[in-house]
Amino acid sequence: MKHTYQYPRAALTVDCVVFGFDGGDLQVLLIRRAIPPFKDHWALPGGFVRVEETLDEAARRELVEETGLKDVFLEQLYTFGTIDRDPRERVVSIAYYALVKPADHTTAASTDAAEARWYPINDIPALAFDHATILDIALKRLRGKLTYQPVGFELLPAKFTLTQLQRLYEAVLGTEIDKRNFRKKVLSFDLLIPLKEQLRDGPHRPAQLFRFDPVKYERLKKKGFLFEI
Amino acid sequence: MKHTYQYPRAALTVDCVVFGFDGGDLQVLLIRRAIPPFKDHWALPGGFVRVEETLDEAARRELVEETGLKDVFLEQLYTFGTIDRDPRERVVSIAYYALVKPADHTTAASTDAAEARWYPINDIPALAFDHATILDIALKRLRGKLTYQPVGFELLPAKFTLTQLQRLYEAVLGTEIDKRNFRKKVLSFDLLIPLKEQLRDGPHRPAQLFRFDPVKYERLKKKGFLFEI
DNA sequence: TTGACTTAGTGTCCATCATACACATACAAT
DNA sequence: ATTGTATGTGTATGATGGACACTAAGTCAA
Repeated sequence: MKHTYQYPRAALTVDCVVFGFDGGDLQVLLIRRAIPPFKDHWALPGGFVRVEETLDEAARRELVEETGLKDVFLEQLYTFGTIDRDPRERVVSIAYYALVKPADHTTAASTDAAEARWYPINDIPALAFDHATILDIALKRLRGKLTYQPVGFELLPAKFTLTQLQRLYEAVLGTEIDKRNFRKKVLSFDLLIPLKEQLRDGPHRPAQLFRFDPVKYERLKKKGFLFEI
Repeated sequence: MKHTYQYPRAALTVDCVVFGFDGGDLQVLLIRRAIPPFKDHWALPGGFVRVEETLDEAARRELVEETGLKDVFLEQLYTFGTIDRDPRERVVSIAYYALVKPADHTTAASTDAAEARWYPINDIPALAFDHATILDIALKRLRGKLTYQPVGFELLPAKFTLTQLQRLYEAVLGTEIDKRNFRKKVLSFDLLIPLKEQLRDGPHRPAQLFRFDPVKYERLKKKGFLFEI
């Protein structure tokens, strides 16, 4: 206890809303808290920011420590600073949201958290602190983001079919989309590269596999291009 | 010096990007720092967050103290937390942006800051800390916001002409807009109430005055309406 | 081998919206 | 009365968004 300041200071934490997609539902990664407060409750992965690391670094570190996830898409969401959001003392939390591909779902429950589990977005348990609010805002942000930036690919495997992409949009936005219009629109951006492979998966016609072209996307972005679905 | 913690803690500040509009240019309110570091440099208004106030409250308090501005449109922007953004020690800053009407421009330089001044967005002096970065991000956010939410009225007097509104959009977006198309679009939302007054202002035809209808806007917003210019 | 089943894949029409574009109007000043 | 200045208005065209139904390619079972 040797860090002393002239005025009282809030503690700083980061919390991460980690989204995943299993082909059907949009999912969120939660951890079960191993220590009080809210011991044994479900919560967003996160923890205290160290004084020698940036906020982004703290978010990535906590993700690794609590869920084993590395190298994911991560963006700052919003900072939550109401007075009583933590029963112990004043805690200000910078919230992030992450998008992870199915291949990264190798989330063996890690050291700091007792357990880590994916929950479908429509079946979330009671959450610790104000994490339900954070999740709510993150979902709204994801919906907005998805409609004007091509981030959906962060939630799909490297090779995917147009139907899988459509299912993802439907799951996130919570709407049904017309197949022909969706394909027309998506392909019109010229950001998907058709592969020589097909996905055969059941007693029906196999589906063309595509991959996202990040290089073309960067070029378009610089020219002030708008991806809008 | 009696506040002691087990681990070192970052100091927490808020910084505000205050936008105004004088009819011609988009302007930003800056203060000249009265104390080190960066003494006598221009900076965004802001200051330390107290442990008993929320982040929003801190931002509003600092605005009053340093610029005299009250009851303005204020939204959180982003949180900046790189290690060396403040030469003294680790400081994490939650940035806000504010939109103020000309009638509120009664910014007698206040207590904490030596001086407060409006600067046109295209003629900003060198700024303290990473405030140039913050301003940059705030401007991008304002541009985005303006095109899909009716926040422009926060920058205009209660009664305004369509030409004034168009000038505002042109100043913020940095583009020219066709007069007829702009008026058609804006009026189509049915959010402007024509007043019985006109603005006569020089040797030419006087202009119809309007006011914004916030009640109708709230109704439309609840029905999932999109304002897009 | 044939037929039944399942998902993949494709094109057109129509309504709506975005954009380009030019001239008459109302006032003040001389 | 004329000039100067900013206000205010409508149309035609091309592009885009949304509704909508059938064929294609494969598996499986009879």
